[in-house]
Amino acid sequence: MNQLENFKYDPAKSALAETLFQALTKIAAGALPEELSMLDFFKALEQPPEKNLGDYALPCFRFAKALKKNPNLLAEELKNALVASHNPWVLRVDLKGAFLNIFTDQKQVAKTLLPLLVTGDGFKLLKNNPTNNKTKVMIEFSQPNTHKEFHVGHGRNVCLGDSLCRIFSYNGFDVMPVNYIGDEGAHIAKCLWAVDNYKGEKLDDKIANKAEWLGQRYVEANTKLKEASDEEKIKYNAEISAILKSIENKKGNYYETWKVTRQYCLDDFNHIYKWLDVHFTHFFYESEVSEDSQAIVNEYMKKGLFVEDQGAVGVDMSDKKLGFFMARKSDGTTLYGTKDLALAKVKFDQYKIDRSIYVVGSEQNFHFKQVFYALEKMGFVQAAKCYHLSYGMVVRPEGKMSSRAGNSFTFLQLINLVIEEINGYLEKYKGEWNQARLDDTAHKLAVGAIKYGMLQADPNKEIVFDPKEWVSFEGNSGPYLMYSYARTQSILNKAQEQGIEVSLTNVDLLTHESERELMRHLYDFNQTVIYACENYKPSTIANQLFFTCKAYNRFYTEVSVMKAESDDLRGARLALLKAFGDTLKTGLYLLGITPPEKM
RNA sequence: GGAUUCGUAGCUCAGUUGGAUAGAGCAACCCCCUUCUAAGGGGUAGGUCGUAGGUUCGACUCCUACCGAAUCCGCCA
Repeated sequence: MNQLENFKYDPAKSALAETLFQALTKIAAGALPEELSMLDFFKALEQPPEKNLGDYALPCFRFAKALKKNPNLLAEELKNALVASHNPWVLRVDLKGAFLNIFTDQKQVAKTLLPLLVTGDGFKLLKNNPTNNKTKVMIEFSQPNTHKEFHVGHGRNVCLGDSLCRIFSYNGFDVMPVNYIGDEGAHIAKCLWAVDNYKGEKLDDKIANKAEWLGQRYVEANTKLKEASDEEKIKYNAEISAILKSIENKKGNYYETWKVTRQYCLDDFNHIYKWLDVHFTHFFYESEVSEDSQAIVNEYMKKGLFVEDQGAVGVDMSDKKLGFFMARKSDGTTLYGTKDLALAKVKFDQYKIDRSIYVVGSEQNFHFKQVFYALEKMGFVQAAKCYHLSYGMVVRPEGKMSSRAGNSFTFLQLINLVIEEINGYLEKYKGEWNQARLDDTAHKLAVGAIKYGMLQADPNKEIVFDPKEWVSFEGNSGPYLMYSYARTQSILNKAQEQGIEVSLTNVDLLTHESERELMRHLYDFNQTVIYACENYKPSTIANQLFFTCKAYNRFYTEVSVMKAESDDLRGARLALLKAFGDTLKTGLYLLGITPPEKM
């Protein structure tokens, strides 16, 4: 989305920008540099560091420079012009050096903003963006490997990808959330190899969690390989290679075992997705694209792009300092990267997508540079529209998480831990609520706690995973936001019981400091979602919601809604309350969170 | 050797694309439930934004170098 389109979603800022631009045009008296436009003012208008300084601030330095004027003098001239303009948004303008501090008219803000939020129309503005409507965005995320444990790091990916889909959709994009299951490859061969060599229990119905059991076999295989002698290693690798070929060629005993064990893992994944309320419009499987990937290697070998090197086949990318991108191993099997090429071709040719987003961990930054460059060399213009949303790993306080170090944490373990903690809090509703409601509330709270924890951090930063902090629900946490929401519903319900209605007729009575503060946060909501979309950062929404909730909870303690000084004010406060509640609910939805009505 | 990311309060992190006196949450200390849910609110204390240069009217933000942490780099995914 370009800046010009954002313009219309911020009426106060664009009105100020327009007036200021006209004023500058007048002051310049024909000597206005061509590159200056209204948009520059729109971009330059910022929020002052302290709220008592004003609602918007304009540093005049760059405009002064463009006009070769003294910044302080220009600021004064702009101030006078703004005051004289009768712009309905302007209440007062202060001058501090070259800074123009603008106080907006609270009545104008309330009258513009609250009807949009209370009716819900404000949440549909971006959805109708005509440019974005025509853009087909495929977001690939989760990509779990079967036959491996699904740990908390995989959970972060799902939360991020799902939130991104919701954010893009809110911004009007035509979104396709897709998954790409790693159901083929060396790790599975290793797992099945370990199953065969496993001396303990057999894989049968007695095992409660088969996916987890398989994950453990995979870990065993790695240990056994690591500890093997050089001679054994050659033997083992040959066995594993044979298993991999059987799976890739889709015949033989291992292929049959693969089919069964694969399904156990898929069932496990779907269970998690369902719990998280995450949905995909399509599932791709590595096993589907292995044939295509072989064909691609053949095709581009003929074309001379892929070359043979030490028995393997790949692309030399030393011109971009990307080394050698291997597409086929010397044993004739393909690799992860090869399949990414084949899958990208399917996405471009069959799904006709305009943008392709890959949500994948930062350890694959190099890999995706290679893949995108390979696609470019293969002649796909869409390569320029591919984006790797890289995110940091989830690590333990003592360092990297690994099964071997005994500090790994599966996603299901985290879920159980959080649920247990929440059940403690919900004790107070035992007897009052039936079990179904208790479970439903616990579920919503647990999803919110986990997703918020995963999303409030900037994607490309590591998350230090400390279980203790994940069950602490005070301060900046998912439950804090959901609690804020429950507080709005409690009051709105009370109002409804008493037959008191939300009223938009007297919103200009909302002049209390805490009301003003809250409204300002609500006003910025859509801009934050635009920013989050443009920068692939759900974390900015999480942060914005947290600060909005802080403003709300302050409002909650400082003024009374139901016992407002007058009926008119009560109706207006109910409107603000509803506007906040709906904004929060919408924001939480964008993070993939559904808050309970009561908690 | 090459690629990428991170370094902000004791701990975990924000910082709206370069603006004014750097903000939260934990933890510590002190207040506030006869008042719409205390999973809440208010306050105190806590900082040379890794270091050193550079660009700029202005740098936590951009550039360079260095220090420290992490991840990846032809037969893993």
